Formats: sequence, structure tokens, C-alpha cells
Amino acid sequence: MPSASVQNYLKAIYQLQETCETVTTTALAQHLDISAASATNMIKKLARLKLVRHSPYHGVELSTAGEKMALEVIRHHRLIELFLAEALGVPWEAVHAEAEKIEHVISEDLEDRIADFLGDPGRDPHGDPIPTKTGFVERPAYQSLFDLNAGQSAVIRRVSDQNPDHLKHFFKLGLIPDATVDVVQREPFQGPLRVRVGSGSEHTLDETLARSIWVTLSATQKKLFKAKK
Amino acid sequence: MPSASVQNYLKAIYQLQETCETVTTTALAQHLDISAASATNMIKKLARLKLVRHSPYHGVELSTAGEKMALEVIRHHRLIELFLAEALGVPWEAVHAEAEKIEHVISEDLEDRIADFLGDPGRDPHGDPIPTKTGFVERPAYQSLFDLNAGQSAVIRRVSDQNPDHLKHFFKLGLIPDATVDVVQREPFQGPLRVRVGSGSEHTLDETLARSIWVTLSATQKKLFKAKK
DNA sequence: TCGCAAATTTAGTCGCGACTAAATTTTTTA
DNA sequence: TAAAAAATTTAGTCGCGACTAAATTTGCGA
Ligand SMILES: [Mn+2]
Ligand SMILES: [Mn+2]
Ligand SMILES: [Mn+2]
Ligand SMILES: [Mn+2]
Repeated sequence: MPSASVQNYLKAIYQLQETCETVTTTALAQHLDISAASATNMIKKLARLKLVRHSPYHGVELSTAGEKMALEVIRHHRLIELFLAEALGVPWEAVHAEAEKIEHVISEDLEDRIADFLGDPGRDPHGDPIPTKTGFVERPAYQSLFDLNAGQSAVIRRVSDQNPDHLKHFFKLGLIPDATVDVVQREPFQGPLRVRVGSGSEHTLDETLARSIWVTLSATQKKLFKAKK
Repeated sequence: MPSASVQNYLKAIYQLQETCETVTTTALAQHLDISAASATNMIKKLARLKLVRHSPYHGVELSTAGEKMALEVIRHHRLIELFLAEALGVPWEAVHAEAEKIEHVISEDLEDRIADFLGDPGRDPHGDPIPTKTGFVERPAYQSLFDLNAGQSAVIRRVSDQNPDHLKHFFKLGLIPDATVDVVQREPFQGPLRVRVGSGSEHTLDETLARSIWVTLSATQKKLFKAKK
């Protein structure tokens, strides 16, 4: 039974590993909003516990045990998010903060009951995959909405749950998992993006927002892409 | 936002005050399963925070602010117990341990949603009254099942949720709030008690068990009592 | 390749909430 | 009512997880 702190560190390292192969002390510190010295401290502790491999000055990497533990916390987190949304109607921009605390205090039995209640769901409200009890998790290769070109059409698969204000905005615009978006216009030089949501309203998204949304190209698009080749 | 420790101490003091007027350091320490020195330490901190009045060597008493805070935690605890039982089918002997941890991490908004979901309930699964949001709580004058005499009939109002094994046993025997019990036989000298549950099976309860069940005399009994006078 | 800036680690400290051992106060009992 | 016992507080320590300031290492640009 690792402390809530250890759990949060492992989760953070896991999440950072999803983008960068090796996680730096500074990245970890920034992600958790603590000092770099504190991060070093905990990294050394995690290394002592064989939950990470630490190459001093060069970064940190989860061990098999560490990754397993991270996935357990993430499973708790995402199940709780979905449960709060489904059972209690907690709005999707609020579930993350709530789950961030509850994830550390529920028993395995409660975890199982929640999973059962939800029918063993595969995704949390933001489209993030929920790891299985056995520690397996999907790693779908999505692309950022920001990387699309004008004229392309895509299906939203996941949105970042880090910023409640962004989430609220996305919800209002209908930018939620499974929604269809067409890139109407694309400004050059990392400029903003104009999208049509479903077959309805059009909205402008700046880089930060567009980078918080991950999509897959819709079927017709993929065909087109193949044809070009 | 007081720490979970502070919350647990306040709750413990509140619960001890329900029986003894003034709470001793030792009683508090035993209740929380910590050393007396640790209790003294925290008592001094709570006194500094104006949450208790401390008369050194003589005991501790909640201030108005301390009682209010205790009731907030207790409200969380009992709402969570009932919610886990109702929404997820967590058995009544398990809800207490689970709520003991979750009570410290839910937001006010989540508290409200849970209360709403449950229809603003008055009692937790063990029959304990749930304080209102405004800090009001019933203080019904029940009597212990152990204090009844042979021939008396009563309705169970509340059972102690402290011991999961006892709770499991009570449940198996049908000794739950609103059940009717008749005292069939009463051994002298604090001896065990024989009761009929509902109009069904008979069971024997020793002192500890019988003292964990609180009842009100059933209507007919009260009449009899009046008549005698 | 050298020097500098950035990243990282080390050293030392703090608050929290626990502990044990010892001192003190209160209560009980002979 | 004085001594013994019990309860309580004080004194000092510890692990945890944070911090700042200082030292060290790394890597990059001139
Ligand atoms: Mn967390
Ligand atoms: Mn999420
Ligand atoms: Mn608690
Ligand atoms: Mn209860």
C-alpha cells in the first residue's frame, strides 16, 4: 500500500512516458507542481522501492512493478470519473479533480463494484482508455486535431481532462468523444483552426485548444488518403 | 480545510461526548487507537485552533466551531455509507470502513449530489441520524437492548457500526433498524439475553452484542408502562 | 574545445502527526 | 492523610513529503 504521494508520482511518470520516452526530473516537477528537488527526492525513493529505474541526471523510467502500480491508480481514477458522471451527474469538467482524491482511498472491492455497476467500461468521460484489472491498457494512435489540414474530417476520440475551463468550453461546443469535426479553414504559421462540429455550428480553436483534442480521420478521409498513394 | 487527522479527532470527540459529558485524553486515545501523548498533542493543536476547550488534566470539549466541523464530517460519513449501500450494494458491515476514508476527500458539491441522489435521507444504514447541511442532528433517546426485561417488546432503531463481524451477525439474525424484537428470556447477573426477531426465530445475545443495539419500546409496551403508573 | 547556462542533485530545514520515555498532576486506596 | 497508582503532559525523536539555497553535472553554442 503505497502512499497517495507515491501513487501520484507513478501516475505522473506514466503519463509523461506516453509522450516522451524518458522522463526528466524537471518535467515531473512541473507536471506535479512541486520543486525539482522534491522530485529528485521522491525519484530516489521510488528507485529504492524498485518502482522506477533512475539514471541520475538523465531521467527516470517506470519498472514493470511501477507501471503496474501506475495502471492500478489510473484504473481507479477513470472508473471514478465515469461513475461520478453516470451515477451522480457530476459534470465532466469536475470529475477529474474529484477522482484525483478519491482514487487513493477506495478498496479493491469498491473498485470492482464500480466497474460492475458501469458494465466494465472501456473509456472514461474524456475518452481515455480504462486499464483492465490485469493491467492491460489500449494505446491507440490518435492524432491531434491541430495537425489536420483544411478539408479533413475526423472523429473526436479523446480530449485532455487537465483544464476544467477548456472542458466546459469543449462541452458547450459539442467537442466531445465520438463527435465528428470538419476542418473548415486552417490559418498558416500555427494559426487558429476553424471547425464545423457535426453538421452544425462552426467554431475557431487556437493551438492550445486544438492540441487538447485527439482524433482519428473519418472513414472517407482514410480512403482518400489511400487513393492518393 | 482541516486535515483528515483533525477531522477524525473532532469526530471522535463528538462521538465520545454523546455518552460522557467531558472527554478524557485516554478515552480519545483509545477510541482512535493512538498513544495518549499523541492525543494530548492534537488536543493542544485543536485548542489553538479554537475547535475545543481544553482543561489540562481534566478533559476536552468541542467548541461551537468544533462541533459544527465534526457534524460536517459525520454528515459526509453517513451519506457515503448510505450511498455505497444503495447505489453499489456494498454490504452494511463494509460501508463504515470505506466511508471512514472517503469522508475526507469529497467536495461540498459531491456531498450535495449524494444527498440529492438519496433524497435527503435522515438515517444511515445502521440507523444513525444524518446531520443536516446546516448542522442540526437528531439526538433520539434510545435505550440499549441489554436494558430490557423479559417479556418486553421493542423496535430496533440503531446498531453500532464499529464491529464488522457483529454487523454481519446482526444482519444474518435480522437485527436491523425497524425490526421488532421480543425479549423472551433474561438471565440474571448481566447474563445473556434471548430474543425473538419479528415473529420468527429466537437467538441468544451476550452483553456486548445486546449493548450494541438501541431500541424504543413498541407502542403496546409504552401503554402498559403508562398503565402501571 | 571551452565556458556558460540549464538541469539536476545535495544539503539542510520545516510542518505534520505519530512514537517512547520521563516528569507531573490527579485520584485512589490503605 | 500519605503513599501508590493512574492519568496526563512534557521532552525528545522519527518518517514523510514538501521547501530553499548551494553544489554539481550536463550539454550547447561560440
Ligand atoms: Mn491523485
Ligand atoms: Mn479523464
Ligand atoms: Mn475518517
Ligand atoms: Mn453508520
